Amino acid sequence: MENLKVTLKDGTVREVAAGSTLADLAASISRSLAKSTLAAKLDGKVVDLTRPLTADATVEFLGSDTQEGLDALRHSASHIMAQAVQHLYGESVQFGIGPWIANGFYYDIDTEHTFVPEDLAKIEAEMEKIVKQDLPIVRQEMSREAAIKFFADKGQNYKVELIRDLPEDAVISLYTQGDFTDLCAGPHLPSTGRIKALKLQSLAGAYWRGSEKNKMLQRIYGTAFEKKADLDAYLTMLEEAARRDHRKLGKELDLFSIQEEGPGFPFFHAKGMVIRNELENFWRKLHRKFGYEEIKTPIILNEELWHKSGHWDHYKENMYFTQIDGANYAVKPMNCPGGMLVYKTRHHSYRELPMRVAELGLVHRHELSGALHGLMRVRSFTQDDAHIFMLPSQIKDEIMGVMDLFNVVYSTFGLSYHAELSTKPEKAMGSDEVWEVATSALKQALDERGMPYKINEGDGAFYGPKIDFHLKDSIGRTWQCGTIQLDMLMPERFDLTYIGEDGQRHRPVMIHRVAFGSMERFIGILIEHFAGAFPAWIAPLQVKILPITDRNMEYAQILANKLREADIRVEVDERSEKIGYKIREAQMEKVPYMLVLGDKEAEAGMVAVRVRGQGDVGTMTFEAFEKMVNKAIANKA
RNA sequence: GCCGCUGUAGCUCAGUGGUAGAGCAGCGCAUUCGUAAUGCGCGGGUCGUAAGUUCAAAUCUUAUCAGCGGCUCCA
Repeated sequence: MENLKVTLKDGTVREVAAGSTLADLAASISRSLAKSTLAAKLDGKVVDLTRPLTADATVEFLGSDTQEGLDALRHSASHIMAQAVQHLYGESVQFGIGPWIANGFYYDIDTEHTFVPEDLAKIEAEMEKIVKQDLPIVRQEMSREAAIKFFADKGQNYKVELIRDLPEDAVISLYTQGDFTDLCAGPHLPSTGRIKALKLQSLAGAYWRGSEKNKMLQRIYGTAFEKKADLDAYLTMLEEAARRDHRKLGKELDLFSIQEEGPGFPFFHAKGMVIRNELENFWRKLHRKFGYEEIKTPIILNEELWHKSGHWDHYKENMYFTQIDGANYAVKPMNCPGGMLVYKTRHHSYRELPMRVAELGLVHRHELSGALHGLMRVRSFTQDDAHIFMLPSQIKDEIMGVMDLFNVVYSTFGLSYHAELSTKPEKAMGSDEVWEVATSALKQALDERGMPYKINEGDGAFYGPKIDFHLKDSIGRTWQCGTIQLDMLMPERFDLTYIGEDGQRHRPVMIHRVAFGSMERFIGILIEHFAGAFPAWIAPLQVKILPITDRNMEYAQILANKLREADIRVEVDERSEKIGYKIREAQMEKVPYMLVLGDKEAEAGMVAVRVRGQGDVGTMTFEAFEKMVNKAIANKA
């Protein structure tokens, strides 16, 4: 038989008999490789290990240490779950889609039976049986007609719909394990026995094909790992992340609350306001540096304005309305129309452009009740908005300037982020040509700054395309914070003009942008990012003074006053508790610095310092301590 | 809004038909203490809300509100 040349990842070349599989190849290299390999990359494409080699090729084996390997494992786990569901809940069960996702998998299921949490354990037990049987997972290809007939005969109508919608040239593949066959592009593990650790996590509803016009199916979420230890580590990580949940910490640290009287309308408490005000100070300073001016526009404006802006036609369902003296008014869901009115209060020369006009604007939006989520998703929030009015020739530079400003904001907090570009939605104002110009300007700016981005087709705002900047919460969900939206329509609607060099009126281009996104959401992100242990500059309380006995109270108060004079946020714990107790409480409050003051310190005029995360750092002069705190605050460390 | 789950003291939770309980927090008293919890005592809840079933409802039924996990949507 003919031999093929296979180039491995490390560059070595091996000869194998044509027709032998990737699994054979792995086994021929080493037993441990065969054991740890889940899938393989054949000439750059991820495939099953059961795939036979038919030509010279490059091969990379994928274990559970690679994302692709884990994805294949979880994809197989989702099939095993579907098989288990079919065993337990009968042939009438219809399956939607069952893909792998970032940290696990899900399957959408349509059945008369309503799943309850107790069912998950039953399904898991059935899955374990299927794993134990170590059923081979076999791939086969079928013609479109045969595949449609196959699934139609089984009453799997969703699968039939999926096949009908596949592109003409698609290869239709099916995977079979024991008595279960599913439509699937793969790849999969060679057999069910390879999954040593799996867990079903939650139940949820999900619309078929993601459209609320369609039937809601039942979705079961789960995750799977090659080893039990990996699963346990992941579950432990999730538990630790849950401890950083901003809703939990917000309550514990007395930062904010959300009450039944105002669902989605957060209350900021005194300590939360300190953070918020520090963020605003930082924001104002930065925006002055980047050449912005600041305005404030009203929260309620006449309904006519919203007809003019297009919000009435495109955003009405999300708006709140009211009446004043018999006239109709709307509560603003966005700041832009107000900003337009300010621009129009006088003439502008081309020499003024670009005009960068910022506004911390409180907006209200009627979000669906089921979408509300702590501070991350609320119905009233303050956007750190700005509108930049400019000449068409300034678009790219301005966008890059905004990206630079965002980078300062996010890196100050050590936040990592990623960008997404959204293009023209179905419900949009303006012609395709206008959209094309605007979209390519955004692309150019991203490319020039070398920022990688993902494209979301049809996700733009109704008035223009946008770049969104996403930040992660404690369990890895991402939230859109910053956004840059190019708008070539609002200036038209409001007939904005500037006088050009030629003395004629011209139409400016505008961008809307937010850096924090909303103060609320950003604070939520920060709470989770720092797990409540805020850097000194935004910490609600910066120094807590703990006198050991009542004798030391006077010394404590003198130092507290000195710190207050120096604009440092300080409190004295005056209770007659033992020092260990006071330290424990201050520690749980996550105060960055503590001063333990007893007779020794009072006599020597020194302070004993505890630093959050380090514990007792010893005794120093008050001046040295003050310098240390001021330095940390100044460095935003 | 849709699907599933949950709702008992300020917080975390126990209590599944016989008119409510723990720990922590709070308050009072004592203690004046050296780096993550001093002791004793006291107060606090129409069991989310509203109807219904029952001799009797925190517990069963229905509706409704809110929260949680998703879907949709989005800063």
